[in-house]
Amino acid sequence: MTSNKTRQNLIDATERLLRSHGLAHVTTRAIAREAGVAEGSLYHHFSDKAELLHAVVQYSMGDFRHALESLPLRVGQYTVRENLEHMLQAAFDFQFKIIPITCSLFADHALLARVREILSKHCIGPARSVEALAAYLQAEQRLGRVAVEISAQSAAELLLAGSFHGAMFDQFLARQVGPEAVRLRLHETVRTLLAGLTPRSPEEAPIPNDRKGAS
Amino acid sequence: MTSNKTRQNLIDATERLLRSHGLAHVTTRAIAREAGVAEGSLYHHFSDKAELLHAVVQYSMGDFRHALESLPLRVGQYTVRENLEHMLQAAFDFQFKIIPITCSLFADHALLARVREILSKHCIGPARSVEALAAYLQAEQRLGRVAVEISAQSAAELLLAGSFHGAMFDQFLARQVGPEAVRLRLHETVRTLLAGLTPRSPEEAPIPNDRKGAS
Amino acid sequence: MTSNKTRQNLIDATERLLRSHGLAHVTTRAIAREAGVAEGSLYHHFSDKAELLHAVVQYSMGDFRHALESLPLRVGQYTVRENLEHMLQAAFDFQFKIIPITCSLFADHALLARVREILSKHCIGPARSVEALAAYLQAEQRLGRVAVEISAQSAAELLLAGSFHGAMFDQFLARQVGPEAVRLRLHETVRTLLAGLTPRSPEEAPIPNDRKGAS
Amino acid sequence: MTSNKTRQNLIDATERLLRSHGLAHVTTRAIAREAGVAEGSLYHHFSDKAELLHAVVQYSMGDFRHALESLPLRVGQYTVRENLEHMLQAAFDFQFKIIPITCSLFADHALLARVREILSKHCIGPARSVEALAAYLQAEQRLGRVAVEISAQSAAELLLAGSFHGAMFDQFLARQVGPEAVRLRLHETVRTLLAGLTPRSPEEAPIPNDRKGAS
DNA sequence: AATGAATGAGCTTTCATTCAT
DNA sequence: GATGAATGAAAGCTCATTCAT
Repeated sequence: MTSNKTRQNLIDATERLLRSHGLAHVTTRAIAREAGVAEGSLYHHFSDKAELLHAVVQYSMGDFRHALESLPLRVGQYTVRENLEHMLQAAFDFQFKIIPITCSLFADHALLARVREILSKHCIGPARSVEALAAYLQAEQRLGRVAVEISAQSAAELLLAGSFHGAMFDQFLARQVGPEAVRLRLHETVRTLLAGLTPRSPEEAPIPNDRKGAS
Repeated sequence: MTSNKTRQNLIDATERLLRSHGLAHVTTRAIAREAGVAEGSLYHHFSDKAELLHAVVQYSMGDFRHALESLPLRVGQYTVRENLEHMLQAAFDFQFKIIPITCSLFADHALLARVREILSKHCIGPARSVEALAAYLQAEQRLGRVAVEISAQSAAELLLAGSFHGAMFDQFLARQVGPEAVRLRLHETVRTLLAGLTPRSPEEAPIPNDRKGAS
Repeated sequence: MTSNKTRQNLIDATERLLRSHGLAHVTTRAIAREAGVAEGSLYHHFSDKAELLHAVVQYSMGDFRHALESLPLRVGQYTVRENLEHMLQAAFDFQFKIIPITCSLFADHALLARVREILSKHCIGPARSVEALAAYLQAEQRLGRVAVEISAQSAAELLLAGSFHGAMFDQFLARQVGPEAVRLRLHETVRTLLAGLTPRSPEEAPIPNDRKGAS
Repeated sequence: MTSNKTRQNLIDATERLLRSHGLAHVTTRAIAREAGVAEGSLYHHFSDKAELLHAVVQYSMGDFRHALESLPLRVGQYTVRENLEHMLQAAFDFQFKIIPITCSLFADHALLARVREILSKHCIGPARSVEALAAYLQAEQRLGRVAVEISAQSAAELLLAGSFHGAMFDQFLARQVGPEAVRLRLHETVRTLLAGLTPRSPEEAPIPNDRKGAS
């Protein structure tokens, strides 16, 4: 059996370099040195550089899937707010990690096309995440815990867009945002979307806010 | 003064190539051919390739400002929904265009760092857009046309994130989405955020689904 | 003793690849796969790749000897034309087969030099074939069946050159020439050399064009 | 205008290396060093290595074409023997020079296929030479200087095959054959083909031989 | 200012060979 | 004997940059 150790070494090394230097500087030479193997070894485990990069993308997707898969179990459990914040935190962590990688792909449309193919073949990718979250929201709509008149699809998009946008520009602008600040930002995002921008009539029960108690 | 014609030629050619082929294949030779000038000419107008790319990014960033600048004039005018949809459409068009370019920058962190500098020096970039939109929302909050208990900052982020996320994955997945479908998607985004996910109490009038009228 | 089976496997596989793909693409990996053994096994039977190629050439050179060895037995038997056509057909078949292999050797002069050594050590090769055919022609000259004023050496060279040239350019130009067309070509070659280009004096019987009987 | 000096430099250097070391050792690195230019320069004048090799083959063909083109002018002039010897000498010089190059091509079938294409597109190559010589012989047949009963095509093939075979094996066996010995060999080749192997009837005029006076 | 040939470092990939299992 | 992962030198080729014209 071919040892998976060198293979994993290469994937990890590539991910590290991708994050720290960007695709353009992630050469096979650099990867091999970072992984501590010979350059030729790369081609025993991957048919070419694109296949290695694809493996990195696929590998990086692992963490987020668990959060998505646990969503159906939370329907009707905890509060909607808690569930959304929990999911959004997982989304953010994942997005923050893969943004430098997936964005790099725009630099090489041939590579981008290849990754696209793989995503669609494996039925993964951003569209799938939106779908999973929308399904959760619809289930909650049926339970009356989410307003029925909004579009679950739109709401799911907005939520994931919110964390994605934050992750994207933390990376793009090299903003140093600590985990607590991120948590607060996501909390506000969820609170805002739960409340909506339309002013409530006075007699209506205010949105409960365990943080600030806005009456 | 150095002829601005060749200079602009080069910037336009580079932008076109960047959009259609990705940073990795935008070579100085390809740029020169696309611009119809000699390869060496590039170095009469830009000290190196990075400076040219930097000029392209700077140039591409100029477009969105008009829509943002018109926002204060709309405070209290039209409906909030109309204003937000109008702004979001402008945001989307802009984002869709620059995403292939700005994302490419992640391939070269040195270049990315240089662009960051420009952004902060010129006080432009995504943070500025969020700020302008948040200011508008706060003004509307003062007029009672937007709920006071939500965070204008969060709401502004959510809106721009919504259009950005759509633009990003239309590009990433090479989705063919027509302008009408985009308009509909943005309409739904605004409607959802206006309504919020929290169910309204029975006696409250539901959010109407048609375009005008939510008084 | 090392198993001759794997060894022969490797030689056969290499010969097949050499013929179908050319020396440049006959890699040790390709040979091993074609032979159905591990890449490393090659080095249990041959000290290096050159020695394997050398074995292939040596092995491929064995075939033509039988036709040459039967020549002395045909002196004075059948017609000269029949004997020459018979020999030329055998020569062509052999040459057509080994041309892709021996020509490949020009790509590597070091290998070529090694093969030269074998040829001279084993007293085989093209010079030996010419010699054997010339000896046959001299024997026929003594019997009066071949003109005495021509050079047997030159005639032998011309005959073998004729079939070789045909084989070489059928291969070089990838000409699809069926066996019947080859036979006809060789028939014409022999007829032309038998007749000679010099016009015969009028009272002399012209060379008949049919196969048998030129008395 | 692009200077042809570097281009010719590269062609000459490649030809020299091809002859002295064989295709396998003719690397772009070696060519550049031999030509005294940078490796990258090669790609300003040729789209890739194959195109350079093709240029070498084409360039090497130059000398022989003149001999072929002068053939029609010699119809009915000098003696047939003189004309054939003259043409065969030019053929040999040409063949001796290009054999290491063209044979090398068998090592890389992809390259071979490309050269084949070029040859057929430009209507050059070995078939064309045979054709030109056959046309000359037919013209002489009409003048009665060549026997009408032989096939001009076969005779032309035999002549060119004769010089080719000699050149091929001088190269293959690294035989040191001086120019005088080559001339003698070609002289004998022509004499043998002119005479034919069929014994002449006694009363017939002997083949005139200005060299040995064979009665 | 404009040109484009020349440069050479650096890229991805191949491949004969070794060696621990 | 057999295996195949690992090696690293070297292959063909690209490309930002320079410079004589």
